[in-house]
Amino acid sequence: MKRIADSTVRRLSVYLRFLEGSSQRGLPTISSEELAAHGGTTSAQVRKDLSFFGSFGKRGLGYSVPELTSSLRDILGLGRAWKVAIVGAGKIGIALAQYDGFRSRGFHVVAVYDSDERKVGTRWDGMTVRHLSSMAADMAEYEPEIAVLAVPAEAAQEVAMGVVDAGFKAILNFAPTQLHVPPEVSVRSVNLALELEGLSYELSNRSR
Amino acid sequence: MKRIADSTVRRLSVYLRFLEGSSQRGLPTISSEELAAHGGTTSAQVRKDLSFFGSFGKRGLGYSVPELTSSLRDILGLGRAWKVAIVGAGKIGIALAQYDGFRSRGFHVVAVYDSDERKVGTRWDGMTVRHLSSMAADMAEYEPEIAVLAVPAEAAQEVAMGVVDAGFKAILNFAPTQLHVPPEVSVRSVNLALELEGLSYELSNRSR
DNA sequence: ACATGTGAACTGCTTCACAGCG
DNA sequence: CGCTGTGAAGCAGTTCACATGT
Repeated sequence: MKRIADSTVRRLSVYLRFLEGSSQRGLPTISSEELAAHGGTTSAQVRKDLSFFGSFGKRGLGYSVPELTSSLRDILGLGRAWKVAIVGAGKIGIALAQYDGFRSRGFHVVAVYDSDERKVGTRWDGMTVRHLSSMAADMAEYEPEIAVLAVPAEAAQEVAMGVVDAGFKAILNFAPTQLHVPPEVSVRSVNLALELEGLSYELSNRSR
Repeated sequence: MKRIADSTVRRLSVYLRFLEGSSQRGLPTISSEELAAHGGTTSAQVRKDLSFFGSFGKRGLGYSVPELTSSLRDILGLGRAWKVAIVGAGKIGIALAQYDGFRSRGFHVVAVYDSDERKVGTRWDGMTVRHLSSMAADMAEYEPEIAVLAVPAEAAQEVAMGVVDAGFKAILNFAPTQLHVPPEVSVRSVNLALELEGLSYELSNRSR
């Protein structure tokens, strides 16, 4: 299969989210134009994005909402639930462990880890924080696939290597560091300070 | 000034973060090659990124760490502190309000808002949650510049409009929705579910 | 008549490669 | 001689425009 641009995959997620909302409103079909208006893009872009994966629409009509919803879920690999382990039981880690937006979209938090003995054993949302050293042994039991890293920047690279060694093939990194991992491991980073700095740049250069 | 690509601004943030770390290790200069290795890019990219803003290096030598650090801070508008208001005192909002990574990089949380009366008045980290309706009146007192939206998806667009009306010119949006705001308002979005779906897509298509 | 699907044109970011300067 | 700074080339993602199917 041809390599799909990151930007395309992101937009597919946006389309899907909107479709899941509009199907509740009972509309039978939707045009690329409508999808574009809500996703902040153009109709040509919508059609091109979808065309990488097949022909989902009917000419003159648009796309069947239930069919396209289902196709997008398939494309994005959301036809199944994914098991997530949170690594780092600090403020951000705990907030993520309790965040409903994960579970409701099929991402189930199955374990929370920390290396701080004082945090190990504390309970959050029915889950007990476990020590990082038990992660490798836990893999067989929980079979998590995605590791969410919410650890300090200084520890992030080392923790990432441990997570890769344990067998995770995907990492969502919240530490403000560039992670270096083997190519077979997928990484997405959410860097809050970096986003704020982007806004700072734009505010400072409003004049253009 | 010429329009600078988003990707360039992001990389500048990454370079800056690394420089702030390496200056503590006392290295006097750094080459584009070293900067690239840590930032996950190429030396040509580093030089091109910097060239949009001037000539900061010395041929044959590299870049002076303190000088480049200072220049990058200037470019990104970090020569001053920014005042941030958190809107939404749910789990994510509270975690963000307490997050040290903001303050330590010059982003000061000066107020937390919510529309839920039960949350109004509660205290976190020395700050009292205020009712959303008092935001416009508070602007004169606090003069916040950046609004961080941590509200449910259904409320996000409406809250965003209120924030724009109050006079904010920059929004960091954590709600999983595409916000529609006037062009003079800068928006960055952090969509956690979308990032996880990106990983889901990659895990499902590892074969390529 | 209408909206999709798609090759072709275009735009803009990235990479190359080398002249220029310390 | 080494490393920057930068036009030029290359490439990837977006937009255009129209043939095609309903």
